[in-house]
Amino acid sequence: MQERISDAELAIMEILWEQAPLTATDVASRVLADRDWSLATVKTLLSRLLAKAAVEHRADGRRFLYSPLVEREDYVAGESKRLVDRLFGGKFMPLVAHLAEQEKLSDTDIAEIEKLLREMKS
Amino acid sequence: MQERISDAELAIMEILWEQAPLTATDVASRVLADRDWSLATVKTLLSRLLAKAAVEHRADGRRFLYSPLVEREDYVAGESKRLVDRLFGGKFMPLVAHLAEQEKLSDTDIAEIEKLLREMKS
DNA sequence: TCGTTTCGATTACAGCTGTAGTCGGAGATT
DNA sequence: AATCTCCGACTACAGCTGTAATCGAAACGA
Repeated sequence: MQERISDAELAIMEILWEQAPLTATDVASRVLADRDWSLATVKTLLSRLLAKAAVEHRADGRRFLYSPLVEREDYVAGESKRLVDRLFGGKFMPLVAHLAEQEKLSDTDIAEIEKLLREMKS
Repeated sequence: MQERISDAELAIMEILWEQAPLTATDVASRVLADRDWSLATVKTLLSRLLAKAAVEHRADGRRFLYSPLVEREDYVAGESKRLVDRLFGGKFMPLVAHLAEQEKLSDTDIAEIEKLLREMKS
């Protein structure tokens, strides 16, 4: 099974999912817009993601171009499943019920979900 | 903000949410039905949960009776929100859409959700 | 070619987590 | 009273995470 991506690493992945390939410096400059990290930190995170085979790099002269190996969709699916398994006995319904209760969904939201469900039925 | 409860600690919490108060030994014997841990491990986890103020204990002779301080509902709400924030930009809809796609919901499931939504609207 | 800059790789280090062993004191047993 | 037992507290230790500094080699500029 795929090793888990930590919170800090996720910030890096989000950059690469948005655009790739990028050099470490490119990634850093984008990340620094949000997070107050040093360049060294970004490089460490990239190395760890490499080690976890969540990204790959290809030499471009003396530097590397990084690209995601794990798809965002797959990651999201994995994490969502993890939550549902851990907290809702793997059942989807209770989660929906729970979330629905928490957020006061607007009528528009509800309508949207209903539409979605209707489409699924066909 | 409440400190996070780790995966292993969650196993302990689930026991206490189901029944409390319990002694450490009681908790251990129940946990050991599922997990192959030593008694020492269970005690460590209980101490950490105490330190995090997720459980409390009350003396009963020379031993302690443990009870949850954090409600399951609150924990679940926090973790769900965390996921939604991290992966879905805080929006509820995309999560539903995503999960709905993953699990092939049966028509009955869909009907149930629709019912739930209808109730919410009123 | 010699210093300077630039990168990736290596090392650092504290806090959290999973997993467990040991110690010291309070009760229980003989 | 001397021992034995049971329990919580403390200690241990490796792996992961957040955050970063430093080192060594390669490339570039003078």
